Amino acid sequence: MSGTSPDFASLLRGAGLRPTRQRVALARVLFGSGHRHVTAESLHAEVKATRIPVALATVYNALNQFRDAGLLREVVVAPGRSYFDTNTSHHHHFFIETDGELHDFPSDKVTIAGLPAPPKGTRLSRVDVVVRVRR
Amino acid sequence: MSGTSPDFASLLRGAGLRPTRQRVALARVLFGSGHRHVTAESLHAEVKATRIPVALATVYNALNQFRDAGLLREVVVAPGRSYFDTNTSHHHHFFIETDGELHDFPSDKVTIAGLPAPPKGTRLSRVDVVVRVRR
DNA sequence: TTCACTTTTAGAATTATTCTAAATTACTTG
DNA sequence: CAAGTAATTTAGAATAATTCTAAAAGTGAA
Repeated sequence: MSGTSPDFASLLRGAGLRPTRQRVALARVLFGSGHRHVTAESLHAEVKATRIPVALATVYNALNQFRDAGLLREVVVAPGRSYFDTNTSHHHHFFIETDGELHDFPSDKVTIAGLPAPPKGTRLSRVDVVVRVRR
Repeated sequence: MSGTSPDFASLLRGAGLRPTRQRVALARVLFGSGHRHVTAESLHAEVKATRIPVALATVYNALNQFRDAGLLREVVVAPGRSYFDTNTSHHHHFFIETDGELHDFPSDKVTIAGLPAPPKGTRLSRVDVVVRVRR
């Protein structure tokens, strides 16, 4: 097999970020397979498990940079903890309050009607829908 | 004028909470006029301004108790800060990202259709809609 | 290579929140 | 209304998530 592995360096360069060792390692974990939801801590643990040295501060830096570059979306569902979602397309979330799990669901079928206009002087950034459930 | 001032002690008792001096003071600020959005810090500052001594820890305790008793609703819109809303009826929020302001809007006109069923083993807790805007 | 600039790092600092143990206060009951 | 008991408040320490800092290491252009 040749050329089948995604080119994370280009992905990063395209986002205006130097493809350093740790950014590539983080990108590999984040974007190497299907969509993911991570916290800084969980991502840090995962990358360290691949034997590439990364400081937690670097994970925070990278998550913020990736988010700013549009590679990730930050989801705020619980006080005191940020989740980052590799799915940046339009979609919504299930949040299982009892165990802190977050799941995507497509926005295709969802229709929201009757939203008021943004207060004047502001422009719409996005609409978040979080369906909270408990076990 | 007689008997026009709301009876915060009864409100608290009805919620199963002893009407202590600081809880009554907090309730007065929270529920004394129209609906409010507060953070622990902002509420603490407001109540201290009424010359009733309250520790910040007490504000946190009370906010959590009021929330558990259904007197307040906790709204999570920004990482690392919790807002509490005195409006516990069904409604949604505008969040002005650029300055951290939160505003209610009624859910009357809003219709959400096509939401998926809760994952099995879970029951719906609530649906949050946050319309994020920026200046 | 070398140089200029970026990035990473460990650890300290910051911020929001919770915990602790002691002091105070609220609600009985006599 | 005096006491006793349990609930509450408090100051400050503790914790947790995140950001900052200054120094060391890495990156890419020439």
